[in-house]
Amino acid sequence: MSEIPNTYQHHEIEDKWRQQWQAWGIYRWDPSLPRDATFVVDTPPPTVSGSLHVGHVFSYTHQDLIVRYQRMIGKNIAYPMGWDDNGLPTERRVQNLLGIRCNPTLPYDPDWRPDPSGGKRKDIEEVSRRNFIEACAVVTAEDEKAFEHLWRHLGLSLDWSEQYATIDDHCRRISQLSFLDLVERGEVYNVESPTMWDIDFKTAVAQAEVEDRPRQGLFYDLRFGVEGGGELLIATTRPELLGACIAVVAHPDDERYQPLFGKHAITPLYGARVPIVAAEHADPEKGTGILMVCTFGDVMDVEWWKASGLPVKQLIGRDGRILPATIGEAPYPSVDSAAGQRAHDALVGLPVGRAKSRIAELLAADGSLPGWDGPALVGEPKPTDQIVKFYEKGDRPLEFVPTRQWFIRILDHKAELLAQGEKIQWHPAHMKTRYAHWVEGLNQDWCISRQRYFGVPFPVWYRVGEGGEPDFARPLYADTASLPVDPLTDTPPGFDEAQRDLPGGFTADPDVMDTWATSSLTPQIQSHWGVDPERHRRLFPMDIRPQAHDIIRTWAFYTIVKAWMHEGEIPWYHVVLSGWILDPDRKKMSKSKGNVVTPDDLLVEYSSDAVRYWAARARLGTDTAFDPGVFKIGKRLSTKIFNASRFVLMQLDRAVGEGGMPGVDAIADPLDLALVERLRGVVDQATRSFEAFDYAAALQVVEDSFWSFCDHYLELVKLRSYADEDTPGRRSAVATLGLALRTFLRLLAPFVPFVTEEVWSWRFAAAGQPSVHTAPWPRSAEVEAVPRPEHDGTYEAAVEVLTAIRGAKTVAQKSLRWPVARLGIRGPERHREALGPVLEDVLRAGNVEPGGVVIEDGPSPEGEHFAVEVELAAEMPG
RNA sequence: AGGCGCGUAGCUCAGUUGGUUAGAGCGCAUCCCUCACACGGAUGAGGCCCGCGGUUCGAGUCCGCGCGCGCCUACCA
Repeated sequence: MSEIPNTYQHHEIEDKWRQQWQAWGIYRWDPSLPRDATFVVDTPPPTVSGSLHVGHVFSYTHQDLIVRYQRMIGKNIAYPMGWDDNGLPTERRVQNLLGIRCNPTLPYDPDWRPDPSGGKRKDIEEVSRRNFIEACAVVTAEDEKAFEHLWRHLGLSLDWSEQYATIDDHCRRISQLSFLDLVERGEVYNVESPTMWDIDFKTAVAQAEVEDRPRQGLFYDLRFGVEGGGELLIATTRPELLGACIAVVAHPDDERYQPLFGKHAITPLYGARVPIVAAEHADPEKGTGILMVCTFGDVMDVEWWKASGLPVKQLIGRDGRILPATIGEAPYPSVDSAAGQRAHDALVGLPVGRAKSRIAELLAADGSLPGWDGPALVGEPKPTDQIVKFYEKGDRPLEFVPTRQWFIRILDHKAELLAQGEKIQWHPAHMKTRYAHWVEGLNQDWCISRQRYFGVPFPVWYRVGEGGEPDFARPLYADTASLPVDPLTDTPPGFDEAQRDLPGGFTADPDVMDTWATSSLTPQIQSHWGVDPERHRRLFPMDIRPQAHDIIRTWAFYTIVKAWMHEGEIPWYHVVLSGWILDPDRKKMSKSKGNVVTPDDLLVEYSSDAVRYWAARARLGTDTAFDPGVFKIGKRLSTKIFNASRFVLMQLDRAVGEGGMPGVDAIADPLDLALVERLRGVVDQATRSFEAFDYAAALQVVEDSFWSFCDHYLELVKLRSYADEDTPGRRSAVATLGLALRTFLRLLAPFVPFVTEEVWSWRFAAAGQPSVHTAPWPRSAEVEAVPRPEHDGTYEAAVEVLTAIRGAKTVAQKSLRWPVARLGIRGPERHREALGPVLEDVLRAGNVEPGGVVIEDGPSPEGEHFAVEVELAAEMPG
């Protein structure tokens, strides 16, 4: 029996239990138990180089609420922690922080150590990929500590013995294994093709990482010649791509241009002869209705080019600058090579933006064709609202650059992937539609290669021909037993390191996989797929994937792809989607908007329990405005739990001291039976809600009934429990108080784990069962032995009369202790019968003087049980 | 432009399969230090349930059409 503290100090309580939970190890997964006794969470690995903000606290709390319920219903919980330290954000951060850059061709230097002050140096140090990865690990370890501190502070019941990082050996092995498995299944290929390309990061990006941004563009009206006489006016926003024009297209039904189909146009400046072709995608309403197709301005250009069989005129390089070209030679034929070359040379080396204005000057100055009058640019450029594709982390528009990339075949499998989505339960259910729309709208295979350094390398080499050219058609793949490999430092099977990059030898694939190629495997990473089949069987498919709804198209989708391709399975049975935290202006909180709230101050000011309460109030999938008022409510609830528990346990202690603790069989008073009946309903409803992952509905019903318990039941039963003798009435009251508190603490434990654990420890902790968090979830069957109340509405009738008495005293500006001289209660028989058995409790709680009550038959006001008249005593005795 | 979601008290949100008089908390007002709690308690005021039509004995709830907000997707010449 521990001392019951007088006041609620959340800092002390929380520190104590954080340490105790770790010492107990109650959140450990037990690998010996079978799959069906286990609840498996596919924990989101946060991007460790990102910032911590309340959005994290919000969604991770949602997982923890579900997990804590599952633990209490007896499940063996597998709730690991992963870190996403792989990929561009970390690479950038490490470069800036340590002043280093990765040069994958350098050999590994085992003695090299990162210099923490390197970021201040002027000269950038180049290091090998392995050294770079080690440096990243050093930096991310710090970031991970910050997250871990926050998670522990918040009381997340993670199993800290189960951790992974997406760049560690294990994750690289699983990622490469996945790649090789997909090679074997024919689901992966590499091809040189125009790819969405970020010119600053100098890497390919996937469809899912692209976002549209509105932009103010300019329409340039350009005169094109028509072979055999005449001219065309073409509106374009990208005049700098004029040299890459391979055709001119108009809609087949467009009568203005029908006579020209089959003829050729001559481009200004370059003098290229290009076909005039009918194409469905041309919109007669837009611009002049006729447009130039370039290699490559946008997705339509790429698609049209693929179907056309025309040559590529690649004018934009990987750095976004205009490439040199020999005008007059294939693929740049010209009717006036000299003029064309002059024009093009003026652009070479310029970034696209500057090239645009430069060519506009040229076109405005002249640019017309031999024998023509006037400039090719007609009038002033006209502003137009455009929507341009950007890499989500990028600052300049994407270009389409032909490069060799690895792709996973997803376009061929839309139907199967939609079917997989149907097998998974989405919470809330309408989120499934988002998944379906994304799958239906796919128009590219999944590009998984990135021209970066900090990532999982492809376990691939190529034979080098006698002429020094790599044989991309027949890659050399690593042996699965050798994984993880780095082809830049490891040697392919059957070759010798001395043959690297030599004719007749081999060369490494220099690329790394996109982060999503690894994070799409979080279930397999956790289950050790392909490495430990027994463990895999105990963890896969998983129970839940908690995540935010904005990454359905990436994380959820890609994970479903991988699980289906590898094993024909769904990765998890449920996807549980959290909403966003919005700032008071209802904008999404994000670092880039500068409106983030950091959680640390909130946790200190209001307590972890209060912050968790705030998160728990938000229903799944629903965006929630950041409202500090809710933290206050959470803190009030915690304080109330603390104080009400003190009261109840003091009554229990007294009873134990005087006559032994009464068991549930002592519960007999009608008011107590009515309370137990209400508890049954609350337990059943909360359980039903949790089973549907609706923690917010569970919280609502538990919280409401707990407040009613404090405000009404405790007041009604107080004086009976104070009785000096060990009467049946007192025994019933004390037994009910104990039962109710035991029940409420367990119902509230997932939401406010600290204060409930504190109170539980005072009297309810047992030797083999020290924590409320491993105590069994309450069931209505626990109180089967307690009889049902004789009448319905007993509790409500008592509350109504008590409220009327309190109201009268409040209106009279008297203390609630003030005696009532006369209490008139009028109502129909049904209600009087419900009230009768608890009348004594009500009169005691209302301090009604003996004999002062008059009960009579009659109608009650609408919506109420009784008409109540209260006459207060003239004065307060003593 | 299509799809999904949302619109309820000043604010943040509940509102099950349609069913008497639409709920909670915060905030506000008035009052009360009573032996669990002043980090508290009691009581109260406050709603054209976005608008217009429809179905129904009955609509916050179902259907249609609008309006506003958010997100997803598509528009990139």
